[in-house]
Amino acid sequence: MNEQKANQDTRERILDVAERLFMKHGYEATSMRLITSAAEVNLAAVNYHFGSKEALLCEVFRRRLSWLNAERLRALDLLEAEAAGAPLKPSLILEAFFGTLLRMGEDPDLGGMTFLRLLGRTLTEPAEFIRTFFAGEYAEVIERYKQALCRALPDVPRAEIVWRLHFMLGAMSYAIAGTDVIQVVTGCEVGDLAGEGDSATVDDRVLARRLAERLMPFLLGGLRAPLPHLGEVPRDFAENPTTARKDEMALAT
Amino acid sequence: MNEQKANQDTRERILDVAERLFMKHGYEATSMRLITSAAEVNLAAVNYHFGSKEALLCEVFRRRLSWLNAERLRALDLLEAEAAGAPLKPSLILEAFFGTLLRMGEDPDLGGMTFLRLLGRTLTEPAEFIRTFFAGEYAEVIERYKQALCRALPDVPRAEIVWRLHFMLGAMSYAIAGTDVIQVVTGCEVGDLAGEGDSATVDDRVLARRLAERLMPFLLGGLRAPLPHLGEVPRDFAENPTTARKDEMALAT
DNA sequence: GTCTATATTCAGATAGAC
DNA sequence: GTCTATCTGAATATAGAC
Repeated sequence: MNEQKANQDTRERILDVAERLFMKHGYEATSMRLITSAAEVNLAAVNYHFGSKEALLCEVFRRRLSWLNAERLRALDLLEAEAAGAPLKPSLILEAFFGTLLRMGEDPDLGGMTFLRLLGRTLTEPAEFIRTFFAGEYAEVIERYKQALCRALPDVPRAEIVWRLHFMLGAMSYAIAGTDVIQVVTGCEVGDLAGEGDSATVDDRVLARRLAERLMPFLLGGLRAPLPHLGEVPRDFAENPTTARKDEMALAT
Repeated sequence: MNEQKANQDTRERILDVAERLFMKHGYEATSMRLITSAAEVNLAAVNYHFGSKEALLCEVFRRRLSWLNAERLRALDLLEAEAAGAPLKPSLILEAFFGTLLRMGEDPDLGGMTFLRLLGRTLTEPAEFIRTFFAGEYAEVIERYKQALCRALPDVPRAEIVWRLHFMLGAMSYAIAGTDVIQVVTGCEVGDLAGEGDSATVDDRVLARRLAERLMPFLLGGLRAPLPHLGEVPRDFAENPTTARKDEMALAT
């Protein structure tokens, strides 16, 4: 093992360990000492290789997201080439965007469910540097997919597309983020959700596939739901906030 | 102002400030010093009134969630009484569960959007004490609503109901959590999303209503989407792990 | 109940030997 | 590149005066 190789090993080992610990404890609650001791490297190694804790987190994501978003663009390019100018089916767009992500969960070399859970949890972190970082990483791919969805659903206003893309990202992120522990809200373990008898035996790859099977129809159903009826905000709203308007919730059943 | 009153003021002021700062920076990144100085109380006041930082966070939530979940149970009781034994329409169940929450966003006395954003962000926090706390606070209401949804959708397996409830919670949490800053992923401000010309003028109450109008149709569309076709996990998927059970989801729409 | 002062621990980062 | 030792600051929590 030459020095170059040992260096690479150290860097990668830090990234792997940081990915897992940031997922498990969250960014703020994960100390450099915890990371370096778990990775069996010196405390100073993180600052040497990455410069700071913030930069380490960004590198953990960059390693995975550059692949993911390139793959998403490639998938969309392929669909559009096949369609030869026609609008794409929404289901194919969602498959390209969300399916590509969910398949990462099946491949440990791409981070597996550990990375997916980390991503789901970190997307809602309030820290400025994290939001800035994600904005840059996602800008191109989101813009391309928004355009594709607008073309696929010409009767749906662009603002509505953006809202629904947002809802879909949330459904996915939250579902992924909660797949490693007993669910705080639903009170079910993932083993129960996956229909397996023994939750301890649920493999991440099986889980990723089950999640994808369940999630994709849900997202498509939400994306294609009837448009909301948007009421004006009542003029007397401020004086009487609880007044319900008759059109407020005209939901199709 | 007697001592009792001043005491109450201090307690409430700490809770209000903590709610806002936990929302803005996250639990770990919000120090006691930041809270106490913003609330203009002494550093020791939090420990005197609440015992610890963890207990403070729990109290911030208990104050709101006890009202919310009682109201959710009341709304469901009312619907079931009106239905006189018949299954409820899914749209009414969602309105009772999510609508009740979203109306909190319109009422500053109930925490307004600040509390909703805090809730959305905190639901994905990995800290053990937070998950344990939420599990206790939500257990009863979730169980009741799961039962109501199972009765309302008798052809949908219970496991599928649980997954979809989970997806709906995620869509809502994530959408709410992201309503105060430029969206990292969609690249849109809430002003754009709300359809207002000037994002600075978007009032929280208007935003809460807009969000509800957009979210409810999406959730209902997802909930009522065709059931997924669940493939067997290929036999050679791994050596062995967890073979799919054929009775798990044998269901047509 | 409130305040000052402090105990105790731990954080991220770095200097400099090897 | 790696390691030891340490700097500097900040965190939660508490003791004890008032």
